[in-house]
Amino acid sequence: MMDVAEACGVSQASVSYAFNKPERLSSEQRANILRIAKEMGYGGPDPSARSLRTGRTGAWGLLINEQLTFALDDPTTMHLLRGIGMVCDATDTALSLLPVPVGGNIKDKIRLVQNSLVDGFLAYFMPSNSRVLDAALARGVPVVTIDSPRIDGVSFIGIDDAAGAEAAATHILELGHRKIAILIDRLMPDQTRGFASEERIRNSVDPIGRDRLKGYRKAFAAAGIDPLSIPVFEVGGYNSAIARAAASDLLDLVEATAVIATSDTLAIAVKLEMAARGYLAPEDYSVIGFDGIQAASEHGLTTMKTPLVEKGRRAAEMLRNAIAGEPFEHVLLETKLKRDRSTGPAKG
Amino acid sequence: MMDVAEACGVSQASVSYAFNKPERLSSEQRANILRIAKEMGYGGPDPSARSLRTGRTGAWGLLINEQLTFALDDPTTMHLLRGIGMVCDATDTALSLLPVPVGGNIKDKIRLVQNSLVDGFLAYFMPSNSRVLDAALARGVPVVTIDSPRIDGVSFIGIDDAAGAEAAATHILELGHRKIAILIDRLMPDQTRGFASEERIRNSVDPIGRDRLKGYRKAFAAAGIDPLSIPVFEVGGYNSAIARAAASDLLDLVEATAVIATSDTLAIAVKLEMAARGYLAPEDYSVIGFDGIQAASEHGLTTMKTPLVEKGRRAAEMLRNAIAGEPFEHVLLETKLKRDRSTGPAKG
DNA sequence: CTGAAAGCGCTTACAG
DNA sequence: CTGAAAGCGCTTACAG
Repeated sequence: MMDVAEACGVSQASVSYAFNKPERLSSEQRANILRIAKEMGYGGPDPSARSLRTGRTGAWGLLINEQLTFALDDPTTMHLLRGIGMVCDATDTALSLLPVPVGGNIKDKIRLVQNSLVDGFLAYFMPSNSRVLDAALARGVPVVTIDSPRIDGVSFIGIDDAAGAEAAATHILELGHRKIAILIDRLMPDQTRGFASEERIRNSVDPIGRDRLKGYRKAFAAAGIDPLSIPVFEVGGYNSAIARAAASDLLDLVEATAVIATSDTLAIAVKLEMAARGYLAPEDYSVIGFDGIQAASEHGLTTMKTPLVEKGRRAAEMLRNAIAGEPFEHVLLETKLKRDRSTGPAKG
Repeated sequence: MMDVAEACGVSQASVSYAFNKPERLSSEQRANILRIAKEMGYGGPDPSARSLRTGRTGAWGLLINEQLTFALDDPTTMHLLRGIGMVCDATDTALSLLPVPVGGNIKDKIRLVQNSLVDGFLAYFMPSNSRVLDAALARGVPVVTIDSPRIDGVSFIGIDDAAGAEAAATHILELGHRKIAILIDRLMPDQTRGFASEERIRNSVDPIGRDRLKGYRKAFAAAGIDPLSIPVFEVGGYNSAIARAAASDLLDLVEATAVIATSDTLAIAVKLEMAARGYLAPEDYSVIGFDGIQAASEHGLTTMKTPLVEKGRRAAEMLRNAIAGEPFEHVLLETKLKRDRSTGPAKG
């Protein structure tokens, strides 16, 4: 910028004005500066210097607790991203994807967060004890956590999971089912598959799964059923391949007329595995999911529908507001039972 | 940082070393500095200042010629993103999504590009005369264009569209079809739907569509058919809703035994529209797509498969190499005919 | 092992 | 309408 100023015979401030404050320069002066700048191959003010000076980057960071490759394959994440994208589109904000999977080298992930040039963070579904999230909070910029964790003084948006889960289980119970199994995605990041002990459930770092389980159990208790008598089977992951394998194991081990799954992906895996064994819902068994992804309706799945896109949109708006100086807020969105062809009355 | 240094009674440089060059400080000194910094609520070096100093941001920018909301709904874009994501995962790089749709306020989009804090750009499917892309090139950082445009001295990766299209049309011709229609997504950004004039085709700003059309026509000519006798119907957009409407119009206006589509999304729309009218492929008609998205195989669609994920991965690697100082390169990936249940011999 | 100092490239009150 | 100057918060050769 200094060089351009010299070549034009003006002050460096004038060059800055030419690019940023057109109205502060005579139009000939401005045109002249821009022309010479172009000739010299000067591409405009350096963004790093500008953001150092102004304290603004014009970008938001999205912390994702997964490898990007997997996250972009996950339907719920994609719905969320679309909601966030709406606000980015409308405000000309860049969205910086920051993959910070638990499995990776934590030092590198923390550094990624510390060095990322953003005005604030959206933290999607981070574990409650995340050092990466701590690093983001330490940055002193606004943070909005999505789904988890809930932190005092930090904006949060999530789903009323317990209420939704209770309604889901109640639906199954009202259909007369008593031989029920619960399929849950992941209690801890160690990829364990199998029946979950009470200790493991208690120590889970996934508040969503915990809340949903709590909701199911509340419904069981209300129906006079000992919650501990209903088996809880942990999948150990989120994607459909793992889900399918877990569904297979579960069906080998448990005889149930209904499966309650903590996500649509798991429920669809159960449907596919059942179909492979020659059983059809709702005649032979029932299965209910959670989330309301697009694939759910394609599979005719009964599910607790959550406002996924809306959640992303509101989260981005909350971040924008927080950056503008508004106080933090906690928002809980409602779920809605969507009955379809995968649940029906228990036989007998 | 200065404040922390004072509180510790050390130089500001030492604070910097404590965070960045652990080996340059005695471990007690370092621990002490980090402890006091934490107490003071200092979250580590400011990223803007650091990037101004080092000239590095640790992020790549992805220019997308669409609203984010739509782009994240487009299968080919998602495949590409997954490929790029692989490299980001492996290198702990942030990926900054920069939506720069043609429809928006161009000044704001240019500003978004000028201000984005990235070490280089991936430019996905930008029109040949894009001022937004010019702004990215003017930044003086490495740029890799994907699919279009091809610019001398700028890294480029794309598909051999003409060859792929020629093979696609040849497949249809070899099956004996002569009453053929071509369905093409968008020649110009004005969302026009209808038969495309030769003038419109010549002036198209979409080099991909042009190349594919050229390939089809080469195959026609080789078979002794006047290319201009084959109608070209323009959809005016990319998503499945618009595609479906266009397919309906086309089928109202043209009698054809085969439809050649420039994308799988369009081909699937034709299949659905045909099914709604009671016609089934390959018995009643044939349709061939292009790209090889996941939905294509789910619909049993014959298509020219392109390495979508691979393209993203290589593009990101090329950008990384360019940032590391390696010279630019032009890469053309091959396509492969994937025969499925949507094409068969012409009747009669 | 630690410090003093230069300089990265801007923006913006302030003065004229 | 234009300029001189401060300062945003760092990193890194250089010196000791």
